[in-house]
Amino acid sequence: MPNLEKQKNAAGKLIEFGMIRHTADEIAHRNHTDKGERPLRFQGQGKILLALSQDDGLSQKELATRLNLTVQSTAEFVNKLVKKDLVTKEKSTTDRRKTIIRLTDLGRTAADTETAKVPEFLNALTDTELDQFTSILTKLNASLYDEINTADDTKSGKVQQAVSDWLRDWFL
Amino acid sequence: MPNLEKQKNAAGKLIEFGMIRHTADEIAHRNHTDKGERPLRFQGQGKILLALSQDDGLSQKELATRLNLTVQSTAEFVNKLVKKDLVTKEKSTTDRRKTIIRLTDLGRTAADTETAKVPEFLNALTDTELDQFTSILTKLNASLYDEINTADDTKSGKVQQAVSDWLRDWFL
DNA sequence: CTTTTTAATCAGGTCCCCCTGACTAAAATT
DNA sequence: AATTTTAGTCAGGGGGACCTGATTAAAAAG
Repeated sequence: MPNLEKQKNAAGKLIEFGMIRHTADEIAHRNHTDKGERPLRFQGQGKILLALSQDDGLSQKELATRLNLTVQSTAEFVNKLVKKDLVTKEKSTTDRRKTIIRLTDLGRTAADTETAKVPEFLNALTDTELDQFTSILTKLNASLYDEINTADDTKSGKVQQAVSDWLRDWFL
Repeated sequence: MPNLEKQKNAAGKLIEFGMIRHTADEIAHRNHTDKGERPLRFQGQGKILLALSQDDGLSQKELATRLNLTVQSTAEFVNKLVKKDLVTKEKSTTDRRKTIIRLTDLGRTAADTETAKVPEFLNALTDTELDQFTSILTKLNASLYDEINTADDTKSGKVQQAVSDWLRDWFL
């Protein structure tokens, strides 16, 4: 039975965090609008980049299933990424229906920047706090996985599976 | 000099957190697509709702300045919110150029749901962890405010001010 | 009492996420 | 060989976040 007041405080801070982060991002990429260089979130094109950075050389269909998108949407995002030179498309030699999507060096860099890059604001924390933060987030993530699994009783069993498969061992 | 490894772990968890949360949200509102009921983030229409929930009865112009949007964008979002019965528009009696925007009961509920509502996943944490989490987030937020302030050297001095004013005492 | 400033509006545009429907080419099945 | 399934493509659409430009109505200023 956690203290409700404490929960509210944490929730408030979390929301604030989300808002400021969003604003900070906004300003950051407004400053150097050097062409392209978008934030690349967990949607659309960003999703695909992330999936590929974990598992390069997937076919469009595989990407679509994994990311729970229609093949058409997937194609759209992939094409946009191709235009930005972040991924390449090539016909599979074993099955010429398939199109294999691969990250370019640029794409890998972009994906890595999104993931591996340590946000500067983490510098504000001490080692102890980092540990605490990590363990707390681990718990929260587990809880969210649960939430997804239970809320997902109806049809979208694939979603849960895809997400889990995709993320479970992301950071080891 | 914090440990880089620890930072990386934390960063990873944070990213994962973002991703799962996003997916959880997605599933949550896919389930009850009872019409409307969108996530309402810190952008566009959501931004306005949040601003109003903190300071109801602002004029469109005030909203625009506060949120760093053009008046046209603001008008667009407000109109969309009106259609969803989340806010009302009424001409100011003292200055008939102004349009005062007010939250409806529904709008207030929606805004509250976005903010005050304690995310269920926080139940996973103990009191101690909640305290730790809150204090860590406080630090991170402060750091982000800094980042905004410094990165914001050029023109957009208003942005920083708006954000700060808007959020500083959000949760007391 | 004009002129200027201010709050809004309409019109039109760009880019993003994501979906349905219709259709081809290549593989698998019968 | 003929049919069906599978991977993609094109066309078109809906909604969202923003923005610039042009215009109107009302208040403030000269």
